[in-house]
Amino acid sequence: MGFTPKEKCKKCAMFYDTGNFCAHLTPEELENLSNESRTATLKRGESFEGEALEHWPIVAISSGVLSLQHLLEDGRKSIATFFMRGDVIDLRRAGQRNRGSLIALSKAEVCRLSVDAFETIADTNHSAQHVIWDNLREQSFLSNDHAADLATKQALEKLASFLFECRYRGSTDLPKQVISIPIRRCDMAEYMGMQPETISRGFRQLEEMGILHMQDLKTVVLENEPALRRIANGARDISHITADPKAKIKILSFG
Amino acid sequence: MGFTPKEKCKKCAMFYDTGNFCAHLTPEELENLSNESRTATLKRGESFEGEALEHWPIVAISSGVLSLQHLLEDGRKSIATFFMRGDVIDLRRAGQRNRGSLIALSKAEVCRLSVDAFETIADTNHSAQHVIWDNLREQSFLSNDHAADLATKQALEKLASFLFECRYRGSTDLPKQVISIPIRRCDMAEYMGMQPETISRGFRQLEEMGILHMQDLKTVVLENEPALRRIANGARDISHITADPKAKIKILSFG
DNA sequence: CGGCAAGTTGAGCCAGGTCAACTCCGGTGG
DNA sequence: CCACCGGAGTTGACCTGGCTCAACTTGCCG
Repeated sequence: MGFTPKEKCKKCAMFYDTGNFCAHLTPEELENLSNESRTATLKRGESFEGEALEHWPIVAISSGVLSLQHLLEDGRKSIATFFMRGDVIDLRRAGQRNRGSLIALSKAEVCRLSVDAFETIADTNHSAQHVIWDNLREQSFLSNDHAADLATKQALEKLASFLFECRYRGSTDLPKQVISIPIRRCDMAEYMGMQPETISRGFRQLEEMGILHMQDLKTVVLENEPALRRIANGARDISHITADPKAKIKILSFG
Repeated sequence: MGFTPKEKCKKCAMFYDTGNFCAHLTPEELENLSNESRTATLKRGESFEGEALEHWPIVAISSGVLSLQHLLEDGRKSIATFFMRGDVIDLRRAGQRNRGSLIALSKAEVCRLSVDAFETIADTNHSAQHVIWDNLREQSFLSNDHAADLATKQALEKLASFLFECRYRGSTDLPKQVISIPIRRCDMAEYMGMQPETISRGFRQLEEMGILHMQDLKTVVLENEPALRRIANGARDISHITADPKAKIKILSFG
């Protein structure tokens, strides 16, 4: 924290990614916000909870993945939603009704924003206000989509939807048929209300269908995107996709 | 629509309920917003979709229940979230990625707000801005809670959570142990990702356990709220609540 | 390169989905 | 006022997708 605001902020995606909140601030606003705020680096598993969260309820993500987790009495856990670079998490008033805790799913760099400075900006800087507003609305849409997925879809369909969500939210500098999965299998399971075993079986099935290929645990290469889309959309008659004979020869794909 | 703005608005919960958006406007703001906006009365099943929604993406609810529904290719339907009196639904940019359609679940009175007038107010009236901001954040929390419920909970637990959600969101002028269910069984099913049959069985089970009593299809009388709470929170060892005494010996599980 | 957590695979089982028959209730018309 | 109708809700019997448990393999980090 020995940096001047400028240094500390210039390294942060919230500032240098056009379209993110801090990029829309005037130098004075940025300086003020920066002085009043606290950066932090989280390791997987570290969390903001309780009092710390009440005092710093607004968190901007520069890199990594954070999750909002709910815990049941008997230990069942679920990831209600996750946040990535550029998201501004605003949990003001969330404490009142046990809205879960904020837990890092990977190494993450965040900035805990000063509520006062943030409010001042929201009241005066219309362009920044719109960025934050759009982000919050987008989060809300994503949560709704996710709820709808959880409510109706079967395992394979949820998996397919999740892959599209990863592509939609992930960085755009990947080839179009490559999807990077930012979280672990067990986190995917908790996010989608499934077991890790089911996730694993699902990926295998999609590979056997020739729809995709796992380069490694975090990297999916799409081989038949329309088919995956149809599965995600809940088309039930996907039997004709199965057992594509040439799917067996796909060991080539490493070449 | 032959009313002056004042008449039209004075009847509306968005205006006369303290804490709602329109109650925070200056007379001029209200007049301008009112003139540019359109009230409507919806019957169950009626919807805002497509172009109508793109042109009027902001809807304030005066009474009744609206839902955001998603449809899968094979006809499966789900209710991602629902909105009630006082909610301001802001679906700007939702059209881009098929975020579902807005469908009334009951007779509903709404006001489609002018985007321009709304924006102007959001930019200048801080108090109104905070109301709307809080409402959106609350919607987001509710969606997250709901997603977490769908992900981990079993049928009975989801049902219990839903009842608490109804009480939390419903009007406060009911006796504390009475919960009014604002939607139908089949809508509950679509909201919670279950079948109507399962909902029905769940209610029966809760009645048999002596936890609640259905006065009629829309009215629940709580008889053992702590037990319902425990179920909603996912306590698995609820067998001791059951009527039949032989269930008591389950304490074994603690070793 | 050893140790451990993460992920995968297989076998069996159960909560809740599915299907079909039935009841209940509100509205409508004679 | 009642008989009728259709949709909503309920009940029962059966079936299956995905959970569970346990054994195994893989991959990561020091």
